Amino acid sequence: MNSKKMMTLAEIAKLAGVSESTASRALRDNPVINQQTRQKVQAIAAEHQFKVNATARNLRTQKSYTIAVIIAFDPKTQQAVSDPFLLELLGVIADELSRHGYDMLLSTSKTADKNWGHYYLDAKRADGLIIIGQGEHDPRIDALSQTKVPFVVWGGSNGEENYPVIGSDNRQGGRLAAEHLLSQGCRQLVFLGDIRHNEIEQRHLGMLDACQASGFASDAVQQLTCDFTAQAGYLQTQQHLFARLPELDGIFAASDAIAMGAMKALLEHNIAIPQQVALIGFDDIAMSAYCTPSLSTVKQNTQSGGKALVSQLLARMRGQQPLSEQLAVKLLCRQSSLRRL
Amino acid sequence: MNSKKMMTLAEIAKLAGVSESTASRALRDNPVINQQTRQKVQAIAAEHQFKVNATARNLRTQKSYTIAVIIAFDPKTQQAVSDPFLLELLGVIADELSRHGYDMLLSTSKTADKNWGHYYLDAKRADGLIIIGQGEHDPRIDALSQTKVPFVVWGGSNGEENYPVIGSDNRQGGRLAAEHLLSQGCRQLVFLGDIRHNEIEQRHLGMLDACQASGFASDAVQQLTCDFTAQAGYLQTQQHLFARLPELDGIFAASDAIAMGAMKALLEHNIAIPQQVALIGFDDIAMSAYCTPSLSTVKQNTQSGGKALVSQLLARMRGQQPLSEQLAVKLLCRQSSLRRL
DNA sequence: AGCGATACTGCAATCGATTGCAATAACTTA
DNA sequence: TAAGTTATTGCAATCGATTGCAGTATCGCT
Repeated sequence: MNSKKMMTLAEIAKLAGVSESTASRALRDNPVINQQTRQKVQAIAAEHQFKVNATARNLRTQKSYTIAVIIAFDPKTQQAVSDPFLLELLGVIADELSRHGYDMLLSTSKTADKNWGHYYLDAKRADGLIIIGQGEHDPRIDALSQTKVPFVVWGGSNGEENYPVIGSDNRQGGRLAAEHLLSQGCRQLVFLGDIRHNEIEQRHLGMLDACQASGFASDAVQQLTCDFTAQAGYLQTQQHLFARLPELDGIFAASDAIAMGAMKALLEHNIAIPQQVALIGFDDIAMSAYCTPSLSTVKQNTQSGGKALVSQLLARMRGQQPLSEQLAVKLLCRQSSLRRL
Repeated sequence: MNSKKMMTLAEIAKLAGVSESTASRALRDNPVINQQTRQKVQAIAAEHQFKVNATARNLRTQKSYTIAVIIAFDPKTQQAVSDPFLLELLGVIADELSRHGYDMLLSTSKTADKNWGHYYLDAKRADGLIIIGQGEHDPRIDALSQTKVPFVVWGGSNGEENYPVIGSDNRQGGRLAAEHLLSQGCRQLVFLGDIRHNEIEQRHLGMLDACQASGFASDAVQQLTCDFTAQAGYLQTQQHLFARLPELDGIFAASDAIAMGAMKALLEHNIAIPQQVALIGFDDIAMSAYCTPSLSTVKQNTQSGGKALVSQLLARMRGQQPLSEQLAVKLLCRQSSLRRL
C-alpha cells in the first residue's frame, strides 16, 4: 500500500505504536532513541514514502533552509538573465546550495518587490540572500547592510563596501587584457563598457593601470559607454569607432557579448582582426572560442565563484565574519588579439 | 521606531488593540472588517514593516505559493544550465510566476533528489512543478504522471505523452529549416543532433517531411548524433563531415550552439558558407545574429513559451484539464544559408 | 418596547513537526 | 532491599497565522 493520502508524522507514529515525539526523534536519528525503535519507525516511514512536511518543520525550527538568489537586472537592457556567464554561475550556486541541504529561491530584481531583502527575509521565506550584480551602485544594498540580514554580493569591489563582495579580480583582469593588447603592438586603445557598473569600472581602471605602467599617455585610452549586449557592442562600434580608425588599433570589451557585437561590426567594415584592430573580451562564455576569429578574453572562474558565494554566506549565517574575496582571473589569448603567431 | 525585532501578527494586533483574528482579516482586506479598523491595522503594520510569516501562513493554508522549476540535465554534458536559450526561458517563467504571486524554486535534476517530484511536493515545498527538458525520455516523468502531482513539461511532444507538454512546434521548425535549405539549392543534407531527445527527434522528422515532400530520396539526408554544445558541433563536423564534402552542401544543426561549432570547423577548413555549405541552427540565441556569417535559425518564442507553461500549470492546479501546446516557430534567414541575396 | 437583521469582533481550534521536561522502566551498587 | 543511575519514551507547549462559529452591539422598524 502506498501513499493514497498524504502521510503525517502522527500517522507514522500511530502505525509504529509510538508517540509523535519518538517518531520525530527516530527519523532525525536522535541517538537517545532506542536502536530498534528507530529502525522500525524509519522502516515504516520509508514504506509509506513519508516526507517531513517542510513547512511545519520550518515554522517550528524558525529556519527555511532556503537561500534566495536575486539577479539584479539592468532595467534598460534586461540583460542579466540572458547573459550566459550568469547562467553558469547560477548553476554552480544551485549545486553548492543543494550540497549543503539548501533550496534555492530564484528571483530577478525586476520581478521582486521593491524591497526584496525584506520580502524574503522578514517573511522568513529564506535564511539568506545572494545578490548577483550590484548594477549601478544599488542603494538598496547599502540599506541592507545596515540590517542584520545575512547576504553576500557577487560583483566588483572598490574596497569601500561595508558588506561582503565576492567577485573576480576585475582590476587585475583589466590589467592583463591591456598589457596583452599593448604587447601586441596596440597603441590606441578603446574600452567598451559601462563604467557606472562597479565591476566594469574596475576592469577599466586595470586597463589604465597597465597603460600607465607602460608609460602611455592617458589619452591613449578612450572609454565608450556600452550596455551588456552584443547589439550594443555592434552599434557603438559602428557609430563611434569607425571614425577613430585607423589610429584606433585595440579594443577591450567589458564582456564577451559586447566583444562579439564589436567583432561583427568590424568584420562587416572589412577591418582585419587582429591585424588592424586587436580585440579582447571578458568572461569566456562558451561561444567565445567558436566565433571567427576566436575571441581572446579574460576568463572568470565561475566554479570557485559560486562556491565562495555559498560558503561565505553560510559562514555569515553561522555568525562568522565573512570576507570579501577577489578571485583570480586568467588571460586566454585567441585569434582576435594574437598578432604574431 | 522600526523593526528592532521581528514583528508577529500578535504584536500588531496588540498595538492596534484588536484580536489576532481581526488583525489577520484586516491585513487580508477582508471586507467583513470595519473600514476604520482595517486601515488602522494596516497603518500600524506598515509602520512596523510587518510582513506575514510565509511559513506560518503556508502551514495553515496548506499551500506554499511556490513552484519548483527543474532543469533536466544531460549528465554527460551538463549542458542544460549553460544553454542560453534555457536561461531566457527561465527568465520569462520567473517573471510570470511572480506576476501570479508565486515564488520560484530552482533546481537541476543533477542537484535534486533522485525522486524530485516527491522531494518538492510531498514535503509541501512547492505546489507544482515545471520540468524543463525531458532529456532522453525520462521514466521519472512517466511515473509522475501516474500521480496527482500538478506538473507541466517543456519539451517535445510526439502526441503520446499522458501529461501536458508545452514546447515549440519542433517538427514544423524542422520542416521550415529543411525547406529553406532545399530552396537554396542544397541537395545533400546533414542533421546534426541527438535524436534520442524528443524535441530533437521532432526537428529531424520535420526535416524528413520536407525532403519527402520535395521528392528527395531518403538517403539525401543523413543524421549525425551530436551533444548540445558548440564543442560537440565543432568536433563532429571535423571528424565526420569533411569526408562527405563536396557532396554535402547543407547542415541543419539542432541548436545554435551546435551550429556555431560547426561553423567554426567549416571556416577553419576554408569552406565557404553558405556557397559551399549552407548552415542553419535552432533557437535564435542572442549570439546567432552576431557571428560571421550571421547564423540562420529557427526562432523559438520564449516569451509565449514561459507564459504558456505557467498558465497551464496554474490551470492544472485549479483542477482544470491542461492542454499540451505547440508554439509557432519562425524561420530567420541570415547569411549562413542565404545563397542568392 | 420588542424582535430580527446587520455589522463587527474575538475565541479557540488547527496546520504538522520539534523539543524541554517529566515520567517510567530497567539496571546498578551498596 | 533501598537508593541512585541510566536508558527510553511521552506529554504538552510552541512556532505564527488563518478561519469556522459564536457572541455582542447597533440599528431599523413595527
